[in-house]
Amino acid sequence: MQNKITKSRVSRKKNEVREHVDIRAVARLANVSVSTVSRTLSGIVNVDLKMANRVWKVVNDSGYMPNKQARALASGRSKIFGIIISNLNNPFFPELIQGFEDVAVERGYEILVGSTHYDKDCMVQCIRRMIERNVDGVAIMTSGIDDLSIDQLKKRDIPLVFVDTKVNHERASVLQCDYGHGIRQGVQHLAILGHRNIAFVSGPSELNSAKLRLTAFSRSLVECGIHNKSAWIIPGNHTFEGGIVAMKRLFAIGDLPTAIMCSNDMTAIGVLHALLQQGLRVPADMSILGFDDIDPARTTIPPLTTIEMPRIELARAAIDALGGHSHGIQWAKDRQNATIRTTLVVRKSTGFPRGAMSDLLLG
Amino acid sequence: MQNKITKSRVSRKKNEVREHVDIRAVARLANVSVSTVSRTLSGIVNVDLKMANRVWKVVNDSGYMPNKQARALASGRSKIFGIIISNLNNPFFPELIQGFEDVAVERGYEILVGSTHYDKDCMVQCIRRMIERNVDGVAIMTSGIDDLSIDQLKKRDIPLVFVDTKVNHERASVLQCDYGHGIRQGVQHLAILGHRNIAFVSGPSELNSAKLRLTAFSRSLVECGIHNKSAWIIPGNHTFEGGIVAMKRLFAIGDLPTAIMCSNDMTAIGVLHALLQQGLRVPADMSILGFDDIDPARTTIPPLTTIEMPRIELARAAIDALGGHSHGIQWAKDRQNATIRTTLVVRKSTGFPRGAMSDLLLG
DNA sequence: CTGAAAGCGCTAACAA
DNA sequence: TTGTTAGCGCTTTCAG
Repeated sequence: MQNKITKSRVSRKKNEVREHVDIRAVARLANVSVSTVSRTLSGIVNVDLKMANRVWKVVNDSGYMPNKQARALASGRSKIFGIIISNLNNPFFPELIQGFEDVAVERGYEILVGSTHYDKDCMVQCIRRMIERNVDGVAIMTSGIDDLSIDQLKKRDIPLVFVDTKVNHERASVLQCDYGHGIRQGVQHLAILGHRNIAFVSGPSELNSAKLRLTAFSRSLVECGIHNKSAWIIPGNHTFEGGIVAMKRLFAIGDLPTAIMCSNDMTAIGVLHALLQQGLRVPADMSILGFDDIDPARTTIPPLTTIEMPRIELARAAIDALGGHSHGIQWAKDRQNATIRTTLVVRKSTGFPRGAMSDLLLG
Repeated sequence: MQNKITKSRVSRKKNEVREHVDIRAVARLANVSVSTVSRTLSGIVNVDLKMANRVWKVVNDSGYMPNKQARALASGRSKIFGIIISNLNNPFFPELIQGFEDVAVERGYEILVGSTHYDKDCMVQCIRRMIERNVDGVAIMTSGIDDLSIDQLKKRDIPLVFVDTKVNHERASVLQCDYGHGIRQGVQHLAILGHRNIAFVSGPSELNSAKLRLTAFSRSLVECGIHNKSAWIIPGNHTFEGGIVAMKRLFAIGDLPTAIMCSNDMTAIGVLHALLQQGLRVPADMSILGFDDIDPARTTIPPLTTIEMPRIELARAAIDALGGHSHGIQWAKDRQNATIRTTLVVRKSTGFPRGAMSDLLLG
């Protein structure tokens, strides 16, 4: 028995003739114990300066890089945050993911992105992948997540953060977006230009953020003393095509507003196309306002006036919420609920109502 | 001594009152050994059907999910592919990453994305992160990667795949893009419409893919018997702003072509803006051709005629190349070099040369 | 403050 | 085929 073990050890050793430096090698070279190396690298515990320096020297000279898999296994913390989105082809997400990654890396974390592709099975698989990789938290940035999957996460005490969720899951943070502020700025901007006839192309009715945007719009209209004509609330679906369809509907009504606010930028871009197709100029004949400030909004013709959804902040808040939890203890107290404020970005798609200039000239 | 060990074991056990199912628990419940469970799950080795069924039942009932960290550590394969890009704000990348993720997941891999942000330090950190997480391969989708970092990867026998690299690193695959095909189609498209005066706004001269595009353009011009006027080769930098600047230069020359081909879509969109600013209509007064077919190209006004760079295929080819290598042995033979073909996508930004219609009417 | 050693959950020899 | 067991490379008690 003894012999066998020895033999096996030896054969392992033989394979390791390759100069793969592990923590043990570093310890040996620095003439300290592995735990001292570990402590030195973690930097949390005090280590005698002499030894620490020896360790650092060896680390630098040998090009040692710790194996995070092993670290994760031993410590129970993977240093990975998961983030669930619908998919990257939706232009809202790339910037969000980029922000999430940047902040995560800044704090020594890796990210694992899961795309649901608006598909239930995909969702379930995403969550499973996250659990299998032992993520230290997951940010859920898309709606319609299966409750059973969420339970899987909760059962394992994995910190969670949602955005704009109404159901305030216990044991989970939720980030609230203040759509009101940006939308109010938008409506006021239009009101100041002289608009009194403003339509709104909404988003999917099952999407909470879309509902909130619509509500904020209606409220802002009231605040500005503008008549809220229900026929001018056109249903949309947050896509380019949806914007075009919405405009068709509006044209069908016959009674055109002087400005159109959209629940998101893609819709606004669709509206822009439909308008130009009909020979209407933006903003001369019609003002358009978007929402989100996705990248393409900057380069449409004319560049889109829109309400910025600060995705970098969102990302940062999400990671704060995730990292703020201390190992599943004291959840209720740790819960971090931040509010993200939206703001107006004025570009070129908004102007005076049609006829206003001639009014001025005549007046 | 014996006592101590025992005590420590016991205390561990006590903590484990929590119902965390691991492979051992599954084995116990299914009345088999851990290796049988492992084998059953891996599905590679033959396992007695009776036992396998018992295992699967327990796995399903208990909701057991294997810990991939542990699996990675024990097997030496992390099942993670790294992908290095400049950053997600560059609209070329989201679709690439999405494709990469989809294909990776399909094959049981996770992806680790590293954004260089065009910054050397960032690059180095990216590579380090990949190594520390023990990736099974990395796709390098951005140029200007530090050679020393690459050496770090090569030293560890990590499969590599590059795109459009000239230096054919030994031990690494390289994916070649056939820009010629798409660009030839583009030039022919213009030639057929009647264009004989075509300008080209190039990309950064240090970018290999940009150089290849320019070369392909010049060659296509010759093939079509069109005069290659060097003044009409305008330097650009693959950005929106670059496109605007390029147009300024072209206007300064005074002698305008009837069509402009751009090294990428962002440039084309910039050109579009500059043109409209000058009161020129597209395509009535000037035809524009882009390259890449990024998402916004579909929704510009007018929608951009462009040459599609098939990013999904690129992603798939990259993963094939990475997964094709078998553990760093026989590299040279395993090297997989694929060629990705680009193709023309005709939309609305190209038309007859200005005056052509009146020629027809007069003729 | 340091070192020894017991695992983290899994895979893969190896033995049976 | 199946079971036993020694690690994978690291963290973390626990003794000193």
